[in-house]
Amino acid sequence: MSLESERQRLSPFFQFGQSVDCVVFGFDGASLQILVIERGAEPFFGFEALPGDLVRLDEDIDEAATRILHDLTGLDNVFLDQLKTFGRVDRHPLGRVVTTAFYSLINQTKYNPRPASWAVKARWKSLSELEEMAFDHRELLQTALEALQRQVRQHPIGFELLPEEFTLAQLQTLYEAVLNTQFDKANFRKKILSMEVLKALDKTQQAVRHRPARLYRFDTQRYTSLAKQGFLFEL
Amino acid sequence: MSLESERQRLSPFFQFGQSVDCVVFGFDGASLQILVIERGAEPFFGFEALPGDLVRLDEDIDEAATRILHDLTGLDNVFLDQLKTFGRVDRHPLGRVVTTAFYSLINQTKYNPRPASWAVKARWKSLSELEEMAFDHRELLQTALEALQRQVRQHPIGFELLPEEFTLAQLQTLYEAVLNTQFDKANFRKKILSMEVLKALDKTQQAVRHRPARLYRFDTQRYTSLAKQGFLFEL
DNA sequence: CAAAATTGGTGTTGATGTACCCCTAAGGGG
DNA sequence: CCCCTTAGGGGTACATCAACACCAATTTTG
Repeated sequence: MSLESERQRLSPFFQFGQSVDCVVFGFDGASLQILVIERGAEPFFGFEALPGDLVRLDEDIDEAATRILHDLTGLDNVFLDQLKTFGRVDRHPLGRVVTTAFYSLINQTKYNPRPASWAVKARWKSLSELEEMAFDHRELLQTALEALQRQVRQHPIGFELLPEEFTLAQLQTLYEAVLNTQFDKANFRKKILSMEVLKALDKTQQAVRHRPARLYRFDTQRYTSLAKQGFLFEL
Repeated sequence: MSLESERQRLSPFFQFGQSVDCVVFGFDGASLQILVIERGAEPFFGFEALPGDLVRLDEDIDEAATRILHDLTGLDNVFLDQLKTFGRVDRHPLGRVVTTAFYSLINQTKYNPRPASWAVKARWKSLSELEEMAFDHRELLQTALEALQRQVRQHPIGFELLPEEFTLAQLQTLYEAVLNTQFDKANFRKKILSMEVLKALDKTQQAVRHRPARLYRFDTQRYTSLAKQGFLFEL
């Protein structure tokens, strides 16, 4: 069996469409939010959907995810991780489209939603505000949330959602919002500080109506060097 | 824009092939093994590869994974979980094929490899024995191993690899092989027994030249009822 | 200017988990 | 019968973690 005859034999199988959908999480200081667009094309015209697009034949899937996220937000170098692939036969009305979901964490203070050509508008919504969504995007979202909750406990990705300089209270509030639980203030501080991955700054909050808190910054270098020695970020 | 015009516009994108590859783990009592086949078709004729196949246009991806695993092993109802999707442009010589990797844990004592039409033969190999593999299968394998190590600590999936009745020492050896570490015997026993998910049997090992150990069985019912109450299996 | 309100930040203690040591039980081989 | 091997488990010292009480600093209020 030659390569060419195999190509012939298998050609009827090459009729899949491949898309990428991004679940983009943000944090407004109090609750977790998701970036949604309103679809400007059929199918599901006018419905809310996750930002996504078809993958071109000449681009890697990971590249496509980066491109789509860039087209939507204008941001580069953001946290972006593959989540899961959804491949039910009937999940797309236009044909057999398999989608790979990615999730992303971005710093809301740096970002202003910019609608792209295929979207009427992009906006932040908190989980509770979300209603019906296009395709199986509701399911993607649920899966993404569970993945985020798992990941945020074992990798220092929560910092992606905060401004570069933040207080320990803000960090705790973020974790509480993502995981939907409460932490003891004293223990949370002790734990996070004992990891020695935060750099304490000689600055405090401004314009707050109470004692200003010290600001910290995540020390990426320190973390990567610790990680190489087998250190595990946890909780 | 009507549905039909959208279908026209997007049709050039529908030229992807979609495949599924399975990383099947087994345990021979001492070390972790992987099921590999020797390819009987181009490309990569004669190379070792993970069992996999193209997905048909009329089947879900999950269904395809179950089908392919069944065709290979003859087993149904085995643990099977989606891992990750690999979509580099040049990963397949015959065209643009995106593959979704699954991983599976099976009880080696129940299973005898059976070659299927597209495979010359299927056999178990330990990690260290593996040499060059077809496509990007080496990368899939590495990803699967990392996923297994993560999963086995937080979900009671290790039992899938053991006979139904096993001793605590066998269980410990399994965990040590998967995680590539050592556990303290006394503490391991205390921990696993304190979870109360093992049913102690009134049986012991046979034909061993030392004091025979008691046999245990994983209590699925008990675990699911505990899990509903928020119990987390850990380590 | 003092008291109240609010949030930042710390110390203490009891429970839980882990490393390590050692003793006894039960089988087979010489 | 003694010796070897592995099963099974008790007990202690020490590290880690979670609950809770408490003090400190800064702004607002009267």
